[in-house]
Amino acid sequence: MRMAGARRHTLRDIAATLNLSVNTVSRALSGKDGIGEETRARVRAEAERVGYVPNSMARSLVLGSAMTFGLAITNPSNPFYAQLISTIETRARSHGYSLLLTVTEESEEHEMRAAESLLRSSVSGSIVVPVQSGTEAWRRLGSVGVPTVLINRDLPDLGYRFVGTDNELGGYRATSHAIERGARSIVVLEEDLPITTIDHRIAGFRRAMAEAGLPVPRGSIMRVPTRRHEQAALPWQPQQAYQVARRMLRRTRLPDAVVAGNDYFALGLYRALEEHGLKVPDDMMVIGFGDHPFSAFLSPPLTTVRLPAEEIGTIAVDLLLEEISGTPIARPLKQLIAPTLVERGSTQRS
Amino acid sequence: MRMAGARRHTLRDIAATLNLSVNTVSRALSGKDGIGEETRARVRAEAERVGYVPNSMARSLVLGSAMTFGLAITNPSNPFYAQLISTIETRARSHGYSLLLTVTEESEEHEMRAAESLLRSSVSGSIVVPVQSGTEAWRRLGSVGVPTVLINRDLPDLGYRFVGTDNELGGYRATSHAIERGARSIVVLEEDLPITTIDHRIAGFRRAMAEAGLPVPRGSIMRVPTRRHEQAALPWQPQQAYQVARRMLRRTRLPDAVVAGNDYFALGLYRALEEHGLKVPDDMMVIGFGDHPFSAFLSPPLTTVRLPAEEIGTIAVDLLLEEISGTPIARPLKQLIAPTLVERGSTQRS
DNA sequence: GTGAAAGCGCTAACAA
DNA sequence: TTGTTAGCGCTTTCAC
Repeated sequence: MRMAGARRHTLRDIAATLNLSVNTVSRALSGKDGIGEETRARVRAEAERVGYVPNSMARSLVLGSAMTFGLAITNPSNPFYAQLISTIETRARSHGYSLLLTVTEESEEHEMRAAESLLRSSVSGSIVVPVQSGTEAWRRLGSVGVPTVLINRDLPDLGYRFVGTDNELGGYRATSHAIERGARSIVVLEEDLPITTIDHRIAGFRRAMAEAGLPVPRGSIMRVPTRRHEQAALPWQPQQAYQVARRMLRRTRLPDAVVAGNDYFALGLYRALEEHGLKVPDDMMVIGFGDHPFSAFLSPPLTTVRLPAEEIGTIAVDLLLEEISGTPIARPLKQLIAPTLVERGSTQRS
Repeated sequence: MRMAGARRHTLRDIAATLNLSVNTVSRALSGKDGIGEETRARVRAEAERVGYVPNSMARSLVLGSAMTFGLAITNPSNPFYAQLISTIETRARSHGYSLLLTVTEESEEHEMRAAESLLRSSVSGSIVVPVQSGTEAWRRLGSVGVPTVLINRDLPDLGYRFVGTDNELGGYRATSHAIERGARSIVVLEEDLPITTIDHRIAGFRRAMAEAGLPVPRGSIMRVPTRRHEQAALPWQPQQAYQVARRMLRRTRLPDAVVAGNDYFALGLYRALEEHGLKVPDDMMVIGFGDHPFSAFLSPPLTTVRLPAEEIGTIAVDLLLEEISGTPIARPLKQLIAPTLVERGSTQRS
């Protein structure tokens, strides 16, 4: 590699060989008018010939914006975020924007650095999954005029635009579904992390139980110790959920259904149940969250709440685009997308 | 949002308020010597006070390099690539480099645009998973002196550095393992895509069979129709593999073992076998590829070939760093990392 | 329709 | 130790 640096051609090079001014070449290539058709053709031909590629740095410097969106994600190995990355990159690119990705690993320290990095890079806008409740990192971005939309987890204090899943509704639907299928006693298995998504799901669970007149005794909410900080490059691990589930199975009265915070937890639960000789769904129903690609193929197939990753990513990019173009935005400041329940075998009693 | 643009402070602002030259401020902040300790302190304090953030665009423009690595990935939703992204971003950042992510969606057209985008952005180096065998897109990058390392799939014609999995060895180990466990007749289930990784795995399979003196009759290699082009934002789907597996199960003589090209295919196979009333591993052994996070928790747990994502990502970044710093690189041009077989229940006959 | 000049914010010579 | 000058490659006035 390092091919003896065949230096990149610049506008000046083209101008020189064509005996034109840099300015003319610039305007010819950028499609502006006020230029002779013939000149334009000559410039284009020469640019093509030497393989001219504009220098974004220079362009950004003078324009003040880099035609780049920043994306701050906690963990790309979480399938939900992976799909978000994919959607956002594709949509951003289709509008001419590149994507600068920063991984925050659920650490507020990384988050600070990420925000600073995006600031340095003069991103035209940024899409952020905040780590937790800390607002400091992202406040700066907004205060220097970088349009910023939060996704998945809101930071209400900032007053930024937000697009996320209606987790309360998700929790409600999952729980109601279990109740409809005959569950009276339900346990929730959630990661032990102080973030709004989880709180909302639990709130939805409580609402469904209350509406059905069912009690929510102590121990109904079980927490799976988080390992995100140690294993930020990995998705959730079923292992911890498995262990928590085993603890649950030592109880004298077992629940009829378990609503898991994500499909990996459901997977850990499946094993614990199997080892315990319990059948899903006849002995216990299981509902997951996320509709991960494996879930439809588990045995039994997992009923789960599908999260609107694509929709969230698309809206986030569109919001940025609208804000940048100055279009008045009709959408609400906070936008919650309803997740859909995917009914499968794990709640289908025969 | 768009907080009435509190303009970012520049070196000049600081210089003005402190009655210094821009240059002095620059050197004070960048830690160069030849500057009075007191001056430096004053500059730092002022920078801190106004929340100075350097402008990367300007810096890159004069330096000629953006302290950014480009990463071209086919599909972030593939767990292997997701982990690669995570590893690469983290390691790059720890050395001060940002990550510009481009998603190529297994499309050569996207790939061309991605390459051009990285070129425009003056990335300091790039890490690329090539889509297929087309070399054109990435040749440019090298020819203008951007260090480029290919990962996962090589393009031998380019002569670039390459770090990937030793898929031949992976295929060999998976197959040998099945043979050791008593399999005589083995089928391989691979995606129908003309890429080297797949070819190599199949080659390893053949070698293992040959060494054991086992025949490889027609129909031993079954192809799962690819859907990557339609569903580039999704990981592999078990569905297609399931259908191919069902076709296989209509044969009069069934294989003793199936080696799947990835764990999702194995999952599709699990269902087909279950529906057919066949038990894993007693009726048929199954081996996957990738060691996806769900695989250890399937029933039975899936024996699979673990891919060295972290190692590949780390090495790729290190190669770039070494190349940029001009360090002579001791490593071979092409580096294959051995994958490890993770033995689990799906090949453990009782 | 085209060119000359200025400047985006920064760093790297070279002077003072 | 500090300031001056020049320039990275591009776009945007404003003359011609």
